[in-house]
Order: sequence, then structure tokens, then C-alpha cells
Amino acid sequence: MTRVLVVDDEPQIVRALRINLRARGYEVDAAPDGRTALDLAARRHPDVIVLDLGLPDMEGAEVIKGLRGWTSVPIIVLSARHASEEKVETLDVGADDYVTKPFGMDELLARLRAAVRRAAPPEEDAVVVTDDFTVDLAAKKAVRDGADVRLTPTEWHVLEVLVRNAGRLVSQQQLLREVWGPSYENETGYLRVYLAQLRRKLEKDPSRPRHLITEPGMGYRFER
Amino acid sequence: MTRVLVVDDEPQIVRALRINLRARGYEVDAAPDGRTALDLAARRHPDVIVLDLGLPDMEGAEVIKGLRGWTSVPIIVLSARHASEEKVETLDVGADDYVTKPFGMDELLARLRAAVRRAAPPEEDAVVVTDDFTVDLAAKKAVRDGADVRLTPTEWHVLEVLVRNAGRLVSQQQLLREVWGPSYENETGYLRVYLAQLRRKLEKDPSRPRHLITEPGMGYRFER
DNA sequence: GGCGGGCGTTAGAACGGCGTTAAGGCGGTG
DNA sequence: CACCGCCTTAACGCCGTTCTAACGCCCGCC
Repeated sequence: MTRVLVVDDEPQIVRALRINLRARGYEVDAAPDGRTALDLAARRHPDVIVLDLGLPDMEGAEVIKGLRGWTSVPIIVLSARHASEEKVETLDVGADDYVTKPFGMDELLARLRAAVRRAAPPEEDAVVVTDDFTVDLAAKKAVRDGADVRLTPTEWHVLEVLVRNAGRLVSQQQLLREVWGPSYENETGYLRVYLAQLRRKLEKDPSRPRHLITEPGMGYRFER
Repeated sequence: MTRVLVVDDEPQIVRALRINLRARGYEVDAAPDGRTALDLAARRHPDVIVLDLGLPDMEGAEVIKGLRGWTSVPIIVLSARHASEEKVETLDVGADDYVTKPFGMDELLARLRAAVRRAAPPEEDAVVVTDDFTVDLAAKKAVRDGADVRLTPTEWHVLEVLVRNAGRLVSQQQLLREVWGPSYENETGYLRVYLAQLRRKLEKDPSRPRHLITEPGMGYRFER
């Protein structure tokens, strides 16, 4: 779950943000001043910070610098000041975005989504592991006994559909449609050939498949 | 040097941006429409894109989607529309920031600095070593048997994309998009020529490549 | 117990894709 | 203006993939 730290000394703004963020599945912490904000940021490691300028105890710029000393968490600044110099200074000390009050909640949430999105790690590899072999969907790679297994485009495509539906039955028609196209729905012979190929390359005992399983008369299923 | 791609069909805005950016040491490319923008983005790999909505040939959202299909370069949108829905939609399809016209040049430049700053990679050791050769991504150099290998710009670009995706399969379309641009996705002949060149210059036995590997029908893969 | 349909397995032929080379064209440089 | 790299393009031969057909097996059904 995404964690948001809201820093503002006006209770009604904190309240409005808390309600809106909670409703969208965010976890919300709140701090009424800069000191508490720095403390909570260190302890709770939020995924994004919404920071109101004009806190009672510290300059906004000081809060940002205090954060930037050790974290690159996205900071979205809220401010009543429209002055260009203030925006420039705030952004240049390390803020990621600057929203002027009064602000539209929809827009703030959209900017928050954008900030979280680009801070997210670039995409993890979707790796599926079985006792006998490993399938890396992102790298388009299958490994067995430590060695890469070479798969042809069609073999890979069939395997991919099955693995993405791991544990579920995939009907022959569905497989044929996704790999060969809608007009090949009756070519069940293709499936027999390619499933045999895949088993020969991946299963320990191809005659007794443990992962690429036939459901007679229905379709095929990948079990990890 | 930081490279900026300015996308706008109004010459005076392009001109103003170009002058201001040049004066601050940026390298500036400009595109008057979406099609040119996508092409230039692929060929020049800007560090940030300033995109005006309301281009003559494409919807702004379409341009953003076209970019987001293969790159995470920061996109700062310029727009005359202040409507909240437009901001939300634009940010949600992948824009990083949304600035309404008329805009202050100082503010835009500050937002641009912020976008570039947070996109900057955390100073990685960009040296990849294999048994047969070494690739230094930062220095843009390849070394084999202690001697520098001379690579043409295109050769280097192809190698760079493959090395940055080390171990992962890179499809022919992806490779062509990133090196030649989206309109070259069918020119698979280029790949055959350039992969042959790279193998001849880098592999010990070019007829049996150990690192620049072809996956027939799918793409290419760099293995260290 | 014979029969037929579905499935697994194998091999070969056709096709398209890939590696390789070299020549032409283009732009940049001295 | 001539030269030189680099990119593009085309031609050719080879290799891998896909398709197709044939055969054997198992199982349920008549």
C-alpha cells in the first residue's frame, strides 16, 4: 500500500486530504509542523510527502533540505503564494511539484499519482519458478538445470499464455485463438505438436508431465 | 549536456523556449507536430520533453502514450486549458507535470530542472565486462584485448540498447524503435547488418557469437 | 472384443528469416 | 572540389521454424 505523509498546520486541510486519500486506498500519516514531519518521514518512510509551506516552526525550504539530506522521496508542495520566485526557490531546493491554494482535489491527486508512479522502480521481473524449470516472462527466457532453454516464437507464445493463467484451465480454443488467431480454432493438432515440444524441452519426464498438463477434451493447464 | 525536445506548433513559443534554454546551456530540438515529436524522441533521446497540447496532427494524450510505450523520459505538458479534467487525464496517461499558459519562463525552467534532477540516474557504474570484451556505457567506449574498438554511432546505439537490457530479450521492433525511430519497425534488414558488424568487431568467433545472440523470430539478447 | 476419436510422437518438406558481403549514395571535412 | 566514413540497400545462400502427415497408443463406446 502507498503511504502518504501530509504536513500541514491547518486541521481542516489535513482532514480533507486524509478522507480523500483514505478513500482511494492510501495509508495516511499527518504532521502539523516541520519537526514532526522530519521525524515521521524518518520513522515511517512514506512513498510521497504533501508539504504545506508556512508551517509554524520552520521554513518550507528548511524542511525540504532536511528531507533531501537522506531521502529522495517525492515532495509535493502546497502553498498560498503564487509568486514565481517562491516557486522557483522551492523547486530548486528539491521539491518535485508545486501546487497553489486553493487547489482542486482531483488535480492534486493526479499530481500525486504521477509523483508516485515515476518514483516506482522500473518494473520487476515476473519470474515463475517450478521444481524443474524457471520462466522469466520479462526477459523471455526459460532456464532448466542452470542452462537456458531455446524456445521458438510459437513455443514461447504457447508457454506464455499457459503461464499467465497458471493453475487455471486454458481451453484449446482459447490457446489457438491467442497464438494462431481466431480462424485456427479447430487446428487442435497444432497444440499436440507444440505441447509435446514444450514438454520435451522443459519437463523432466516428458511422458509424465508434471507442469504442462492435459485436461482431456478440455484444454491444457500449467501447474507450478 | 542536457537535451530538451520542445514540441509546439507555434513558432514564437518554440523560439522563446529555444533562446531561454540555449542561454542556460541546454541543447534544444524542436518538433512542430506529434509525428515529428515521436520520431525525434526516438532518434535523439532527449533528457526531457516539453509538450504543448493541441498539436495539428495528434491528440496530446496520443503523443504521450506513444512515448510511454518505450521510454520514461520526463514529459512537461504546456496547455492553454485550465480545466481540471484535462490536467487529470493528461497526468494519468503519463505526463510528469502540467503547466498552464500563459506561463512564467522562470517557473517552467524550475519545473524542468526538477524533472531532469529526479530522472537523473543515481550515478551507476556503467561498465559491463565479458570474457571477450568490455563495454563502458558512461565513457561510450568498447575495449577488446586492451585496445579500443572503433564503433560508428549507430553501432554504438544498438550495442547500448542491448547491453542496458543485459540478459533480457530485446525484440526487433523495440531495437528498431529505439535506434532508428518508430517508423522503421519493419526494417529488420538493418539489424542483420549491424549485428553482423558488431559481432565482427567484438566477438572472438563472429560466426559463433557468445554474447550477441540471435533468438530467431523474436529478437536479440546480450549475454555477458 | 472390435471400433473410433482424441492425444502424443516423430520426421520431412516448404517457407521465411538470418548472416554475409559489397556497392551506391549521402553528408561532412580538409 | 575531392576524399572519406557511414548509412542504406540489394542479392545470395543457408539455416531454423512451421506446418503437415503418418503412426501408435489409450480410452470409452457400441
